[in-house]
Amino acid sequence: MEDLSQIARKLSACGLRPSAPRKALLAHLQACGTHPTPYELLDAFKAQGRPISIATLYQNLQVLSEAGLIRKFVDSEGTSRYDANLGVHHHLHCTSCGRILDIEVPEALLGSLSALGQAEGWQVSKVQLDLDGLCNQCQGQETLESA
Amino acid sequence: MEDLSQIARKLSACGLRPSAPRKALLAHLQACGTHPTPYELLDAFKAQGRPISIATLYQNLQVLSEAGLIRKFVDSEGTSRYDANLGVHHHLHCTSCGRILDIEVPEALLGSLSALGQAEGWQVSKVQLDLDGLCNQCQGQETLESA
DNA sequence: ATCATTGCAAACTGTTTGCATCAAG
DNA sequence: CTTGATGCAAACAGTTTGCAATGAT
Repeated sequence: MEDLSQIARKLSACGLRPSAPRKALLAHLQACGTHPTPYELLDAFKAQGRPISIATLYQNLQVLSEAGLIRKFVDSEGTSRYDANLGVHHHLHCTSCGRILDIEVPEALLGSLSALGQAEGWQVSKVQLDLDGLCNQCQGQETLESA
Repeated sequence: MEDLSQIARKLSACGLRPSAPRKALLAHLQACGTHPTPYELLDAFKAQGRPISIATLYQNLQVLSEAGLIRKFVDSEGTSRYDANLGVHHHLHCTSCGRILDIEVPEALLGSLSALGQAEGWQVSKVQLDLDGLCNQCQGQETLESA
C-alpha cells in the first residue's frame, strides 16, 4: 500500500506530471486488487466524487501503460482490462460473475509451454494463459439454481 | 476439403437454410486455414466477386457459432477472429505479422494447467492459451532490419 | 404462400482525436 | 511563462438492430 506522495514520486520518476487523475488512477489500480475495465474505472471515480473525463481516462491508461506503471490486457470476451500487478502472472476468469484472479504458474510449466512454440520454430516472447471456469462462489450458486 | 453440397448438407442438418452467404462463409473458413477477422472475411468475399453485406456477415457468424459449426475467439489484441477448427487447440500468435498458427497442447500439460485453478477452488472449464512471439519468417526480418 | 434470410441504414459501444482551457513546473 | 494535461465534443471502428425486399421450402 502506497500513499499518494509515493504515487506522485513514481509518476515524476517516469517523467509524468502527477496530476490528480493520474494519481487517482494509479493509486486505484494498485489498491483495488481487481482488473477493472475503463468504464468500471470511470464509475469508481464518479462514485468517489472525483469524476474524470473519459478522454483523460483513456489518455492516461495509455500513458501509464507505455511508462510501464500498469499493464493492459484483453480478457477472453474481448473486454479491455487494466492491471497494476506487473509481475509475470496469469488469470483465472469466472465465466459467471466475471471475477478475475491472478495466479502464478510455475517456471517449469511455462517453460514447457514455450517449448511448444519453439518446436514449431517460433521465438516465444509471452505466454498468455487464461483459465476460464467457475469461482468457488459461483459454483455454489449454480448448485442452488439447478436445485 | 468438402464440396459445396456437403457444406449445404451440414447447414441443413443444423436447421439452417443453405443460403449463398452461409455456404460461402463456412466453406471459406474450413478451407482458408487462417483465423480471419470479420473484415478480412468481408474483403475476401468482395475479392471473389461475391460480396455480402456486413449485417449478413455478422448475423451468420453468430448463427454458425451458435450451431457449433465455427468458433469465435478474441486474440490478445482484442480482435475477433473465427475458426472452423473445432477441436481442442491453442494458438501461436506472431506479434509482427499477425499470423496465427494452431498448436496442440499435450493432455498432460493441459491437466497441469487446470490443476492450478482447481488448487484455488475453481472449476476450470476451458484453458485458453496463446503463445505470443515471432514466427520463423518474422524472426528473419527482425535480423535484417536491425542489421 | 410462408417464413427465414438478406442488406441497407440507422443505432450503439468502446476508443481516439482536435482543440480551447487550465494547471504544474 | 511555458509546456503539458484536462475535458468537451466530434470522429471513428467494430458490432448490432429494425425493417422492407428477396429467396428457399
